[in-house]
Amino acid sequence: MSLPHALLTSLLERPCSGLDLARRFDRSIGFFWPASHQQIYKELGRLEQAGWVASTAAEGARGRKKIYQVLPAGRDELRRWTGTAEDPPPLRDALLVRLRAEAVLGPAGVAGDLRHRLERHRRQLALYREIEQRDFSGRELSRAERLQYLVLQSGLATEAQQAALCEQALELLSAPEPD
Amino acid sequence: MSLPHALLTSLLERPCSGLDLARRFDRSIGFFWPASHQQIYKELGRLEQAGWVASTAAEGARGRKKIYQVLPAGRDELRRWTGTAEDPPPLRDALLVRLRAEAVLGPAGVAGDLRHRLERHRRQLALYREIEQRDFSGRELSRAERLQYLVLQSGLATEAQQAALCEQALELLSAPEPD
DNA sequence: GAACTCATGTAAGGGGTTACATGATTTA
DNA sequence: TAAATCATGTAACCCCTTACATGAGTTC
Repeated sequence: MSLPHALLTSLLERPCSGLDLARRFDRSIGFFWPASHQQIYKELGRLEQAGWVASTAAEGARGRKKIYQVLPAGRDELRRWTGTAEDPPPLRDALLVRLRAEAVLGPAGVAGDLRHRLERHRRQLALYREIEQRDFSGRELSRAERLQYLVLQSGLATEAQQAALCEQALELLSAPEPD
Repeated sequence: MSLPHALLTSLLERPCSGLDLARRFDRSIGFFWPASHQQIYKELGRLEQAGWVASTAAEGARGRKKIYQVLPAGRDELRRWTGTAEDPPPLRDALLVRLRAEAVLGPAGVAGDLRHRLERHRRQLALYREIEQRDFSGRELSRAERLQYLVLQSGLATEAQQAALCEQALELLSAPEPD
C-alpha cells in the first residue's frame, strides 16, 4: 500500500499530470515501485478525495489535462508514513522455484530462463550505470542527492547479485558431476 | 502464477497433506515463494482437477487428512514450465520509497524503518546460515544438492545486501553535511 | 465434557495486470 | 479528413491477505 506515498514523493519533486507521472515512474521511482497509468489515475483520484493533492486544469495544454500538486495535508501524511516501519516485502521469484524443480526433476531446461534473466539483469545494470554517470558522478552531492544515490546503489547491487546468481547457476549446470 | 509449480516441486520431494505442505513452505520453498494454507488448499484442488496430482485418504490419521502425490502428467507439466523463461519479478520495496521521501522532505524519521529492517535481515541471515551449516557443509554434494545450495546462497546474498543497504543509509543519515 | 490441536476449507476485500473505451489535439 | 498521439479513464480478472467456519481427534 505504498503507491499513494510514492506518488506524493514524486509530485513533491515536481507537480505534473497523471500521464507525466506515469512516464516519470517508468524511469525513476517506478524502478522500485512500478505502477501503470491506470493505477496512477485511480490513486490520484483517491489522493484528491483525501485532500492530500489538488488538481488544476492545465492552461495552454490539450484536452482535459490536469496538473496535480501536493497540499500541506499530503506533505504531513507523507512525513507520518515515512516515520513508520514495515517488514521487508516477501521475496517471490519463479527462477528460484525453477532451480528447485530442476534439482528434483533432473535436467529440465532451466538454463533457458537463466540466460534470459542474465541478459535482463545486465541490461538493467547498464541502465543504472548510465544514470549513475549522468546524475551522481564528478561533483559534491547534497544530502538529498546522496540519499537518492543510495537508492540507485541498492538497485545496482540487486541487479549485480541476480546476474551473479545466473552466472553461477549456468556454470554449475555445465560442470561435470564430481567423482 | 508459480504457486502450482512450487507445490508440484515440493510434492515431488515428498508426498504429503495440505497442512504438511503449508508447514514445509514456512521453512523451505516458502522462503522464495510464500503461501498461506488457504492458498495451498485452493491450489491443491485445482491441481487435482487438472489431473496433475492425486489424493488418497490418509490411514491411521485423524479427521479428513488427505495425502497428495504428483501424477506423471504433473511431472510433465513441471518439466515443461521449468523450461520456459520469464522476466525478473518487478522490484517493489517501500523502504526505497521512504528513502526518496526522506530525500525530498528532509529529516522524516526513516531511520526507524532502517533499524527495523536491519534487525529482520540479520535474523534471516542467521537462519540461512544455520541451514547452510546443517544441510550443506562438510561433505561432497550431489548435483541436486548443489542446486538447492545455490538457491540458499541467493537468499544469503539478498539478505546480506539488504542489511548492507540499511547500514549505509543509517551511516549517511548520522553523518554531518559536507563543507 | 471442556479446551486444545489437527485438518480442511469459505468469504470478503485489496492491489495489480490486461484489455478496452473515449475525447481532444496535432500531423500527414 | 484520416491517422497518430495525448490524456484520462472503466471493467474484468487474478493472486494474495485476513478473518472466519467446521469437524474430528486428543488431552485435561
